[in-house]
Amino acid sequence: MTNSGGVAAEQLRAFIERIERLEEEKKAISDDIKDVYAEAKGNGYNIKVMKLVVRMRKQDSNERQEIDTLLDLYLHTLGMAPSEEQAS
Amino acid sequence: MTNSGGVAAEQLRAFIERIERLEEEKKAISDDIKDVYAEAKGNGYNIKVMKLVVRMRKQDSNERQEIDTLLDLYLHTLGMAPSEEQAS
Amino acid sequence: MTNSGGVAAEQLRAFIERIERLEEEKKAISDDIKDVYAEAKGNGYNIKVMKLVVRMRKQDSNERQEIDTLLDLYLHTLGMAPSEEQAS
Amino acid sequence: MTNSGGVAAEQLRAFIERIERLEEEKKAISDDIKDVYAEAKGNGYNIKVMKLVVRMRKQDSNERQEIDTLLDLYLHTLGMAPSEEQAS
DNA sequence: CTGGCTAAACAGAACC
DNA sequence: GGTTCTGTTTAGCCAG
Repeated sequence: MTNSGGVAAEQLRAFIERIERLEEEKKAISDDIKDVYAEAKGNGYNIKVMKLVVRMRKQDSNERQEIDTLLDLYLHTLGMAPSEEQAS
Repeated sequence: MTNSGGVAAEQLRAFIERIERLEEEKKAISDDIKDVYAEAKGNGYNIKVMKLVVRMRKQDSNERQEIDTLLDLYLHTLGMAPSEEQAS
Repeated sequence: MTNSGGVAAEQLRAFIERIERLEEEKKAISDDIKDVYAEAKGNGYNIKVMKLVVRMRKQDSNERQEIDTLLDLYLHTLGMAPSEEQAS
Repeated sequence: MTNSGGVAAEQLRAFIERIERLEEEKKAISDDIKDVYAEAKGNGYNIKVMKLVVRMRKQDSNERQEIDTLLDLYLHTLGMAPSEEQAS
């Protein structure tokens, strides 16, 4: 292995190990989150709906409105708008 | 809002906020990882291949062995066991 | 290889190959779906919203109502019900 | 609804229905696959391991080689090249 | 240098 | 309940 290669190997190895360390931390936090959901479930809450709530709170209201607008348009185009709902 | 509802609200809110706090931490770490990749890229490394290396090291580091035992049985049955490999 | 093993090998191989054939067909259809979305996109439609529409049409309305009921309850508990929305 | 809207409605509906048709076909094939696994299970095979075999055969069958070239460079740089493997 | 496209990571759903 | 698999999201790459 050449000198410059040796330096590169050391440097690259350092990058890889930093990344692996961070990924471990990240996984630990993911596990913590799972634990909180499990605890909530133990207190009678529905995990699926809690996740929905978290997502809604996270979602940027501007983007949300954008999507809703388009969705309304498409549903209306298809005759599926809520106001057009009817007994079949 | 009733008493019991008030208690539930407080508890549910606490769960939600704990989760949101953890997700922020998780995102911070994800950003750190991105930074490391970016720094490595600035030093001339290829991000895609670095990720491949990280993945391979993770795969190598665990399990794999326990499934191989069961798997060998099936591969052998199929005539695909390593010892039966041959030039076609 | 024993007789019974030989029979098993033939049989297992047949199962595996039937599955692989079916998975190829399945993949071909997935690709077709992607093509349709791409074509729609080329005509100015928003893929993400189209997928939403498809999902909504598929979704069983009973299940949907169930989720909505729980969701309303949770949002109300958190003071996030639509009717309680306000400028912060 | 305007003329252009009418045209759009017809077009959008056609796209949606093509997608829904394809998804039905896709689902039918998924069901067929499940049936094959069930039949195999009825003949004494282990579904989980069969799925593993299918996955491995898929992995083996393609690409892999083209990334190895680039990968070798990095592994070598890390002192992880196969020929350099050794007891730690 | 921005925007679209492709491919990997993550989250949600389904199955065992 | 745990694990695998699908589908969504996001990040990196490339063309304009």
